[in-house]
Formats: sequence, structure tokens, C-alpha cells
Amino acid sequence: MKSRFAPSPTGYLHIGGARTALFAWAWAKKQKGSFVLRIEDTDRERSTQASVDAILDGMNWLGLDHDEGPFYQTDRFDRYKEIIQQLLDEDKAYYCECSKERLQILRDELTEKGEKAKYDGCCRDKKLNSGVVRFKNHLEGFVSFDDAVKGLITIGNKELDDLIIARSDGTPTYNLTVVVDDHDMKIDTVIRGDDHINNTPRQINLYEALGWQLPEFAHLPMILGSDGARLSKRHGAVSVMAYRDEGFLPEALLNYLVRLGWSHGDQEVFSLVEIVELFELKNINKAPASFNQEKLIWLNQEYIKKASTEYLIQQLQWHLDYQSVDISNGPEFFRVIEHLQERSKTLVEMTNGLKMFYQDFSEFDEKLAKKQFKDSQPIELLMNKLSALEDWAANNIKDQIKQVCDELEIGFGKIGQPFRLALSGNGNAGNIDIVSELVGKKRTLERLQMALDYISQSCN
RNA sequence: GUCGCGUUCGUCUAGUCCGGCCCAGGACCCCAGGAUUUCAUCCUGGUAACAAGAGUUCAAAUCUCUUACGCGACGCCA
Repeated sequence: MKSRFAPSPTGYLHIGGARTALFAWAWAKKQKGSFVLRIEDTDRERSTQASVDAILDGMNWLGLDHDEGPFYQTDRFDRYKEIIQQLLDEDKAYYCECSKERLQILRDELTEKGEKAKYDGCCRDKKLNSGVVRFKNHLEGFVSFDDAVKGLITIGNKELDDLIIARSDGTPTYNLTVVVDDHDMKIDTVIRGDDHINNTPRQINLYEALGWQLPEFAHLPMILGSDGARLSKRHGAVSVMAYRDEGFLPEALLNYLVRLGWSHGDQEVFSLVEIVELFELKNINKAPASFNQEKLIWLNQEYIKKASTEYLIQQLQWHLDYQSVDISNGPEFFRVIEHLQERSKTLVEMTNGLKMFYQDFSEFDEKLAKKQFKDSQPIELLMNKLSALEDWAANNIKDQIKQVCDELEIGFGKIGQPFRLALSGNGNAGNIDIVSELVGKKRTLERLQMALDYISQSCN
């Protein structure tokens, strides 16, 4: 068994493409088959090396490894030429010299008449020998195929026209190259977006004209944006790598994507191993699905909570580099990660949360500071006690805070909140005693002093 | 416009093949309580859907038909 992912390199790997790749990958892995990566770059105008690299990067980040390829269609032009010539020789294709202008006028006329815009077969029997090459489609009859997700689909040949299989410069077009490649590469399961359903009957006719055996088709419904329109840039990030940048774990994205259009009962969380084990084409939904970032965030958080600190540290590296955070001057990194793990939805959030342990800051959040930094007495007392503390450990720090509460007869909030703000600068911190321990004695005292300075300044 | 595909809570979905166990279950979000040293986490509870109509049947989310709406395709793009 063999499946493939065949993107055209005209941009980055987007969410929809990634899901198609994931499904094709999962199905191949489940069958212990082979997963082929093929770059469909026959459009020389729009294909770029940068896009090829971006797609490879995306696949790599997601961990969707291919067993064969990547193959490039531009490397196979001789083979396509051979097939085109064969079709020409067998009178199954013909040259057409109709100008683009004539074609456009034809389309406009037909559309105006309320008919389907299709080529009228003008050059069909002219026996020309230059121009584009068109495939001779059947004029009558129907094409039927049993789609693995959509079921039986039937389209009349009357709806199809004589499609162009070679441009006037001799280069082959999509419908020809997919058929030749899928056949030559022995792809037996074609998994792709359902925007290709309309192409399928044409391709089937091509398969038959060449006397080749048909693969099984599985057409995946589209992914829509929150407004029900096809997912596009205006819905926010659509590039897979943008999700890495925003702090998502690849397995969380994969898990989210696999549940978009596929399900296994009520199960929501799937490890990669489970995806491969449980995946079934027949459980794919026929209806399109809307992308919902909230649920992705939830899943991401679940994965962060369950991840090992080693893994998080590894995944965090990119974000540390990106934000130029130096973790050499501060507490042991894994302890900070453990502390942040329970309270971070994304790696970006985590990166922001860990800065307070390694970087000094010069200003407090203004709103919070106004609210929390009013009374200097508790802070001064705490500072005195803490500076005398020799064993800088969370438990001991906690005791000192308690003593401050007892001595001044105040509640925990009166000192806890200002302390939290002093330590973090923005109020975002977990258990105050642990945070303080991790921040370290020197920095803790410096920050408390900063808080006192703030109070004395705002009093004047 | 023509053809194709689709339609269960706001969103992702279970159930649809083989009609009764579904006055429709789970998850995200949201809301209300509880626990907690902010946040986060955790626990308990709640709101909320079978697109509409007709038919078949003792019985329909499930079968049939019609309508509506949405999406896709209609390139010398893939």
C-alpha cells in the first residue's frame, strides 16, 4: 500500500495541506505501507525553491516523515512527454491552436447562456501539429467512482471537456502529471482535498485511455475559517510554521488536525502512536470543518502539562533563541520549567513567564503597582526578615511571610500580592515562596527595594 | 449560471450503514458554585443542536422525496 502527499511549491505549508499530509501519512503507517512525498512543480512561473524548503521544513517540524522522495515533477518531463506523445499517436489527444482570447470569449458566451463553461472541441479533428495538447474526452456516458469518504460519485462526461495536458511550450499540466506519477510511483490510495473531486473523472478517463489500473480515491473535506469560508490568510495564521512561532507543540497541532474531520468515538487526545493505530478512512467526516483556535490552545496546554521537562526544554530552545533569552544567569532551568509547566498554554507564554527568573526589569506594571504598592511597612518588614534569612528555601521564605502577617496582624493578601508584583513586575507568578526561591535572594531583595522606591516616589 | 459535494449544540464531533437503548452523548468555549497564595490547575453543576417541509412506519437524527442554505469546480494553477 502506498499513499502520497503532493503539494505544489507556491507558498508555505498551510494547515489544510498539513492535515491532508497527516491523513495520508497516518493511513500509510497504519497499513505498514509507504508514504511518498512529491513536489508538483510543473508550473515554472509560480514554483519556487523557497516554497519547497518551507514545505519540507513544515513536514519536518510536524514529524511527518516520508518513506520515498521527495520526487520533483520537473525531473520527470521526459516521461510526461513520452506519455503525451503516446496519446497523440493513439489519437487519444490532439493539438489545439485556439487562442486564449477565443477561449475567453467562448467561456463568456456559455456562461451568459447559463451553460457550463467548457471547451467546444473546435480543433478536435483538425489534425494540427502545434499548440497545446488536449486530451480527447468521451462525449457520452458517465464516470463513476466509489470515494472512500464521500461514497459513490457520478459525473456525466458531458460535463467534462477536452482538457489541456500540455501547454504550448510543451510542459505538461497537472491532470496529466498526477496520473502518470501516481501510476508510475504505484500509488494505490490517493488522499487529497475535495477541491479535486471535479478533476477526478478527467483523471479516471486518462487512466483508462492509458490502460492503467485506478487507485482508490479519498477526498477530504475542506477546512473552513470561523466564518464558514475556506480557510485563508485573513482568518489568521494558516502557515504551519506560524504555529510553531506562536508556541504550539507539533504533536498538539497534529492532534488537533486529526480531529478535524476524523474521529474515534469520543476520544479527544491521541498520541502519534494512537493516531496511526486507530486511523480509518471510513471514519472521516464528509462535511467541512471550521478551524477553532480555542480548542487547539486547550490541547496544547494538555500536551505541555504532560510533557517531560527534557522535551519542553528542547522545544523551548527555538523560542529562547528567537527572543534572545539568556538562561545562564539564574536558577536551574528545569526547575523553572517544572514550575511553569502547569500554568502555560503555549511555549511563548512559558518563555515570557521564565524571563523574570533570568532577566532584571526596571518597571512595574503601572496599574497593578498603583493598587498593590501603597503601604511600605509590610514590604520593609519582609525585606528585613528575608535579608537575614540564611537558608534560602521556599519553606523558610514562607515562614517569614507568615511572621510578617502575624506581627502586623494583616492577611496574607496584604503582603502576598505586593510581593508577587515586586518579584514578577507584572503579577504573573505562581506560588510566591517557590518563585522567590527560584528568583534568588539577591534579586528578590533588589526587587523589594524597587517596590519601596516606587512607594516613596509616588508619595511625593 | 452549470455541475458536484455537504447540512447534529457557537465550534469539533458520537449516533446514521443494520429505524426503537437518543425528549440526542462527549470535547472546546461560555456561565454558576467549590478548592486554591494572583494567574493557572483541579472538582461539581449548567446553558446549548438533529436546516425546513412532506412521505414510509407502531416507531425516524437514522429510510425516501422536495426546498433552502453553504462550500467547491468550471485556467496554457495545482
